[in-house]
Amino acid sequence: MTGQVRTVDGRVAGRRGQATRQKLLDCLSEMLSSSPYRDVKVIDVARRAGTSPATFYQYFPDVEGAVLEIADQMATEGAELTELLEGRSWAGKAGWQTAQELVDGFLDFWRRNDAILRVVDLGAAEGDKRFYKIRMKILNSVNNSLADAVAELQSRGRVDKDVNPAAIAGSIVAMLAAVASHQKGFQSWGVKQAELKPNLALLVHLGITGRKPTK
Amino acid sequence: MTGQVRTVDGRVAGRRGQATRQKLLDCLSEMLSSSPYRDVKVIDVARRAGTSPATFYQYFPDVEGAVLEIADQMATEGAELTELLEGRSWAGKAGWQTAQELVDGFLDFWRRNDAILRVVDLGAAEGDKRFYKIRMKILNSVNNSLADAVAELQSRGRVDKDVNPAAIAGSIVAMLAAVASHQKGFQSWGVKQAELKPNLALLVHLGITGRKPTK
DNA sequence: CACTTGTCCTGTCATGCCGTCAGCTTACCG
DNA sequence: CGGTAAGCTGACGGCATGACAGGACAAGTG
Repeated sequence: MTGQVRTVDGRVAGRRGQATRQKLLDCLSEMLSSSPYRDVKVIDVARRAGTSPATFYQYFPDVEGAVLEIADQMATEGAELTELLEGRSWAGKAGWQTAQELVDGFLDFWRRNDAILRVVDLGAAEGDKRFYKIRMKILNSVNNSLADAVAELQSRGRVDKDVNPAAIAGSIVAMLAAVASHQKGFQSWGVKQAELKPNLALLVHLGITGRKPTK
Repeated sequence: MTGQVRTVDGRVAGRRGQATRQKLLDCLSEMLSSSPYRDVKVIDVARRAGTSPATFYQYFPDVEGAVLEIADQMATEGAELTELLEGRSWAGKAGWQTAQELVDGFLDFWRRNDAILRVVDLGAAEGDKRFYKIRMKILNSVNNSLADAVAELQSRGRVDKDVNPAAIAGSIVAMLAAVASHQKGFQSWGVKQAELKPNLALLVHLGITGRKPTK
């Protein structure tokens, strides 16, 4: 699928080159975790990677280009989120477990990748199609599964006709993403991590099925 | 409340100075709407305002400082969000209307201020306490009202005991904010503005009361 | 009207990052 | 060992930053 890794000026990257490239990506990742996106400078990334700025520009057009690369790697790993919903049931006790595991997996994924996801979120909100596409790639699997679940319940008359499955699913996914990226924020509202999850799962269950879960 | 407006070097700003200052803020606001936060440069803001970079630095320590100023103004205006919930009922048809009007007002406020809210959201997610505080200022009123509503329903046995009002309210507010800032995103999921609102209102109503609305 | 005072703005400058290029070093291969 | 392509960097013009001193301006005073 992915063609050969190439430098900006068109050369094919060999073992050594790819290693350097990856090191730059790793260092950029670290920098994003420790300092504001706006303040991340090419020179700092290069220094941290023990190389020079010129080398950075050999592999990436700019900081944004490198961020897109990291984000794309993450989005590929994000396929794991699909498994949270594959073949799951939303009925009875199983439904409650599905909701819980979805929340758990989602929050965990977000926490592991929070730095880069922040930037992706910002880029998408600013209207950048490339970031937008990556955000889609991550959320689409979950979103589609949820929309399917709602549509299916709807066809069996368990959910009102005038509900729009895509709108419900999208809103729920947006909620999960937002809560995940402001997890720390809930502490100042006096809500602990452990308390947050079941309440979030409750909201998910309510949203999808329209009913309280049977626990 | 707000003390006298002062320049960075401590002088008190007069009429003319305040006008210039405000013009810089307005221009910065516009720039944030049209180009990525990361790419907003002092020199561009100054040029657009028909003044020089040096003038900018007379009133603000840096771009971030000016953004905080704008955000604070907005947060103050954001007090209007409180009215969306003041004295409203969550019972019966009135409850459905409350939910609808909350969604409507919230999405509208967010759309009017989306550029600056994106930056505030990013700053808060990055852990900057100043941005965090502003985000709180905006969301707190809505959040507290919602939490109160849940707590009240809970005390009357209409909502389960093990629900955490603050967690529910916080999650719903986060959802509203997230959906609002990615409103355009829903279009690529085939969801139109007009369809989005009632579905979002449904989720809000379900979350607060635990029941479907009576329409 | 000239003078004074305090506010307001800008020209200028040192500093530091950006992004590019030519050219040097390193690795691989016949 | 020599050729070739990959890999890296020093150095440079260009631009934004942020600080300062001094000029422009409005308003009040004698």
